[in-house]
Amino acid sequence: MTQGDGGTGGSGADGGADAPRTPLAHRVPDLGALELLLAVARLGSLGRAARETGISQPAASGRIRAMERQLGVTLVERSPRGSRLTDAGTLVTEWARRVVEAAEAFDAGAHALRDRRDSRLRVAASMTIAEYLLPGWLIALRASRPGTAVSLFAGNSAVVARRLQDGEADLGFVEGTGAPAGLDGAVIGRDRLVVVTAPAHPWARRRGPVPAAELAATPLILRERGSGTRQVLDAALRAHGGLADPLLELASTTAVKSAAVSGAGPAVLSELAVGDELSAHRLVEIPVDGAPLRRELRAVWPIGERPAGPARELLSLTRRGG
Amino acid sequence: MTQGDGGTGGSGADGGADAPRTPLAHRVPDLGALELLLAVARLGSLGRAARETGISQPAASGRIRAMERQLGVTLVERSPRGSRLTDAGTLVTEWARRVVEAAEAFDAGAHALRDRRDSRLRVAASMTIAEYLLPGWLIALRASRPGTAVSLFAGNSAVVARRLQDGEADLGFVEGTGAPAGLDGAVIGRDRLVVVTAPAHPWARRRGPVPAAELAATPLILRERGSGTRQVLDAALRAHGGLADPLLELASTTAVKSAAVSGAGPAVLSELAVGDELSAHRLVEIPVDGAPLRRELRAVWPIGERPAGPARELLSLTRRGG
DNA sequence: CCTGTGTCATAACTTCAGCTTATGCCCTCA
DNA sequence: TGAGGGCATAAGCTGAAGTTATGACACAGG
Repeated sequence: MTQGDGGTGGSGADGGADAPRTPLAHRVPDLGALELLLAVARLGSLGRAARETGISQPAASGRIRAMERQLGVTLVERSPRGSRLTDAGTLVTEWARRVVEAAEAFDAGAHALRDRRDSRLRVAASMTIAEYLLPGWLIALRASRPGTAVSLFAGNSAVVARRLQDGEADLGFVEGTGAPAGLDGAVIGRDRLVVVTAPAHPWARRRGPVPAAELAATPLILRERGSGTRQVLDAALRAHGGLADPLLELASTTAVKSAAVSGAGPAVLSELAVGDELSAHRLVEIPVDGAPLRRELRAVWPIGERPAGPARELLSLTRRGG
Repeated sequence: MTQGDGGTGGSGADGGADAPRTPLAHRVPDLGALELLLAVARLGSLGRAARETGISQPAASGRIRAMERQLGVTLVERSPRGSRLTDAGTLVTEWARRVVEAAEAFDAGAHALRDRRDSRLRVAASMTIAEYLLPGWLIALRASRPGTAVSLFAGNSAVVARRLQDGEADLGFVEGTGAPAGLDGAVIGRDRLVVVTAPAHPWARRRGPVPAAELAATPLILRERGSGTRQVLDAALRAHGGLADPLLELASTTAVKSAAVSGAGPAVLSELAVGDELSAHRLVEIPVDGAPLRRELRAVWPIGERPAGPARELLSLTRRGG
């Protein structure tokens, strides 16, 4: 499989097409290098990029060079008047941007997770929302109100409601079919549950949508009973004979996804959870006819305590278009 | 820079205090650590995760511990029978997964960029497709046909066509309104152009959609003349009085995006390019009435040379669901 | 009840990637 | 022609992350 690598001979010592066992981290430049590359792209000069990222010019120069060696591609065209990205560099920079953005989301989330006490804004959110939406909101909040300390607690709807009522959170986010009792709230968006299979599954080759009754009768890969996804699905299929016994019952969204990707059978998941898999065609969406697999995403707060200050600000960020 | 870690820390002011100037790379664990965390989540044991990622058990132990210290959160519950993620750990792991997936896409893309010569499959693609779709396809290809060496060339439609005709590429991908002359092809998906503004822009508060004629009459932030986006937009608005002089004319998708985010005005971009910005509400999509802002994504190849082998495999990966 | 096998943590030592400062060359512009 | 911005090279330092070796703890089985 791995023929000698195509490079112009020379010192390509580190082996050619070495996809298999080297860990990702050895094949991808580290976050600092990617950030530096973005800075070079933006500022048009290694030196300026170095200054912006707080390192010396030779360090930046060396780092970019090391990255070029690692990737085997020239990224930057250096001239005595500055540095411009090559075509390949432009492409690499865009890919790098995605990594850095994911890292920013990670950072925003992790930061909120740490702050716990004495924060100006204490948020409690369902797992799905905390996983997929909240980091983005926090980044937006950081942009519009820098320095707002946010703490995050994640749990199921009941626990979120509890924390709000106990005064341990200022604003909550839950998904589900109805508003929790004892709380005020507003719908901030909608989430669709989608039926997905591996591309090789027979359903992926059907012409028309799967009728709700057939979906109901088919054993599916599902989250455990009690999860939000499961409840919505149950309700939607009640009119069609009710949900069959599950094919697999797994404890996490991720486990469900992996099972589906590896071809175990059809799964039902939030569209938030499967975006990447769909666009990479690791999973295929199966249209369903006759069952409304939607649920509302709601912001919630204790009755009467309309959000103010930072809570109001965050709320307004979540509302448009969600 | 690193103040004593959170906790009881006195002066309430520490909230958000450290967000601003430390580079991202110092606040986010590196890719190796994130990968390790995913392995722990999957395997349920530090030792097994260590083995899988090719390091020693103490190294894994130390790394996870360092990550917990860095984030200020306990991620893993250790026991003499294995390790389980805490609730916070589950959340962090999901965020980490996004970073690692972006890194995998980066790696897949970069690898193809390097291989250049003597690859079994030589792909030429438009920038938009190479940026947003191809890495995912390459990952899928790697999964279904491990070890297929792919090389990637990115350029505009004309250059892609050229390379195919010169026999320097086996399969091409372009976006646009029609199929390029002299090539066979198949539509593999559709791309929608979307009008976006910063959330503060007046259009973001409108009730109804913007009529095509108004869009045509409004100065927009656009890519330079000749770009695929610009061509489609031109064609779609010809019937409505033609495109007004641009507000700004920029050389890269990213530049257009930044200008729009910072409120310079409405921009028109591929929906592929603005997914993140929309979900984070840095941009808002403005519905448009009366202009079909769609374009086809096509796979193309020299007339008569129907793709075979790896090209055929890649093609089939891209087709479902587009 | 002891022993084997898995788990994780600690300790001491080593290595290497990446940083810094100092310096030189190249180009452009006034 | 000299000043200034931009990049590269060289030499030396530092610390993060790795290794091996070992200990403590829990459970299962003879």
